[in-house]
Amino acid sequence: MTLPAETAGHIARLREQLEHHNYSYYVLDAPEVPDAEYDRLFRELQALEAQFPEAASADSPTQRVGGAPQSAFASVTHARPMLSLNNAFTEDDIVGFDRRIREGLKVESVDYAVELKFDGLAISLRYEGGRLVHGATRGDGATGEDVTANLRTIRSIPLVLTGPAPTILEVRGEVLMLKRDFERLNDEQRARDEKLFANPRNAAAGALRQLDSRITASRKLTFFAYGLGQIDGDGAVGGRHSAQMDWLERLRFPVNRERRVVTGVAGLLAYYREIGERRASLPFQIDGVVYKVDDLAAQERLGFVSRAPRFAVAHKYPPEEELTVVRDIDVQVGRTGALTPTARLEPVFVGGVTVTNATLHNEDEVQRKDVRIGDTVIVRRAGDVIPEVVAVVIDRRPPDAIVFRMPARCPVCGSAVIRPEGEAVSRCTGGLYCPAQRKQALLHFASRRAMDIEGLGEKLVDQLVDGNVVRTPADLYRLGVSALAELERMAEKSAANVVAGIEKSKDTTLARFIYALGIRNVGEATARDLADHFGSLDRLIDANVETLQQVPDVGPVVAESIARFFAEAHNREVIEQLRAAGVHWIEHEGRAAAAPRPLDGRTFVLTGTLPTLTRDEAKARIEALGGKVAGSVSAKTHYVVVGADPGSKAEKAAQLNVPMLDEDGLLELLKSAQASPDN
DNA sequence: GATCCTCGAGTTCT
DNA sequence: CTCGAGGATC
Repeated sequence: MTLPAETAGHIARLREQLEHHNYSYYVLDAPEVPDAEYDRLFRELQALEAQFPEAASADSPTQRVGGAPQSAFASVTHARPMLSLNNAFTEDDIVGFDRRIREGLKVESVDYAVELKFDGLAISLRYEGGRLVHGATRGDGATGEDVTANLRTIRSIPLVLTGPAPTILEVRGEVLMLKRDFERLNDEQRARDEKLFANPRNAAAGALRQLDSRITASRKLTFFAYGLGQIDGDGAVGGRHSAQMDWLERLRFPVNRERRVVTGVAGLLAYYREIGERRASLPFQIDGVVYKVDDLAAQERLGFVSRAPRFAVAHKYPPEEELTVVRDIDVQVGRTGALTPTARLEPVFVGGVTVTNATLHNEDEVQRKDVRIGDTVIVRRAGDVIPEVVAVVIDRRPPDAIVFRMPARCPVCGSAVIRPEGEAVSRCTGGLYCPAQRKQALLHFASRRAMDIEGLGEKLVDQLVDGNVVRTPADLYRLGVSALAELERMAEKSAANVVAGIEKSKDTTLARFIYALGIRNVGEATARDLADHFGSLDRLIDANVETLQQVPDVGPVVAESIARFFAEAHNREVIEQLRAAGVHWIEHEGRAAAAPRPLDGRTFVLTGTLPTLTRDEAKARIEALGGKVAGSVSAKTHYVVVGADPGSKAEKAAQLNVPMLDEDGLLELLKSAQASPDN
């Protein structure tokens, strides 16, 4: 069947519409039509192209789903070499960079185009007559691999340029995978029991190097343009790098919006700091920022040193991920006897600190990640603070790498280790006989949210327990200045401070005291519920499993833990000794019909750092009015209080449409709640 | 019985 | 912060 002119026009319109929607969705991030409408247009075009094969075109949006596999990548010589940038790590490096530029140009002050340095793969796109003819990886800078088929699957890359365009145009930029797409990919890989990717960069590299472009199409990649290669013909904007980027944006290339023009060293460093603070919350990984002299004529005058331009530099952030070697896997014993395998690492600088330890959580986790002693591993300290072993670099595994086994006996006290059916944690059965558990129990008792004993830290507890000076919390209240002063690194003065701290802790609350006891499954929140419900310690001690379950959030398991704790004669004895030593609190009649408070039933979640209130202060103020402060955002959360550097909770809140407050908003809410108690 | 939500517990470094 | 598991809810 021949192609009627009318149908040809229809096909062209469909292609235009689909590319327009791709642009709105993938470049502007502002979809104009529902996905279903896009799908409908797409299928209509597909059907027409199938019916009229002569209308097929490599530029058609239908080709973005990938095609038949290739057997190898051809190599491509870049019309202009793809350069690398010099790296800078310190402010001094940047001061020196700016000084050399000013001296080279003989000017007082320089305007710089500043932008993000994406952690992805550099590529070059070549357009001839406004059509994408090929795209290649950077390779060695002179020659790269032709990955055109794969690049076509990236929706934000224009296949055809609209409007006037130069006859030859090379666009340089970065292909990367968004963090959320990376996570989804790994979830899928996990579900299919396939190998996980270590990070978005590896995943993007893997996707781009697929010989089967249909696989590339199924992994979502993103592209940002940041420079130009060869340009012949009209249309290009000269003068300034920033103007070129604006021009690329008008040509409908995705250009990252965090770019800016700043003046002088102060501008560069301010940008570095600003982006550094927002780095974790960006939707993609970056490993630094890039500074380029904005004036193109000035760039030309500065020229190149060996393979890198003199007019630009990459200012790097401390790496979020690094490679290091597992020296050993130790087992730590926690307060509840939980045995936690910990990787002892070759010290490595990640995320601004030197990391030497990383938890491996439990036996299953070690197995899942297959971490062995001697392995080279990827360590991350992203978003949050706590180092994490992301994955093992299998290629670097020495033949004598040692597989980790959970010990059968506690490494501290030698008691048997058990791992109950269906549970992830192995535990030492030594109980308080185990010095490690005793130490942790004492530290918990003294901790800020429990009895809040100032001056009683880990070092001191170690000495007290190892020297057999203290066995139970009650022993703490028998300590004198002289006994403490005999210990190492403990002079009269600090000994007196510790005794004062212990003395001060005697005045406490029932909830704190219950929490301090360290009953299994009873944390801060449950301790408070128990204190509210029973009102006195004796009523709690006398409660049986049925009575206990009347308390909110106490079910059979928690009730059993509590009952078992108080059934132990030893525990009751320590409690008596503590009371005899003068530990006291105010008791009440229990279940006191508390007056309704303005924030009853309202749930808050805090994230980030507030300007003036500490987390605890904010929490206390909310709770004072009857509100609850939860740890994670859900549909039942009423308000999320957002400070500086918020975590993932702010994103979640936006997703779930939970109202967000800043500190001022919170204070205002508290104030008006106080004023009108019935809301 | 499944699913959602919350709580508990463990964790690093300065 | 994250995971695992207990409790509540449908």
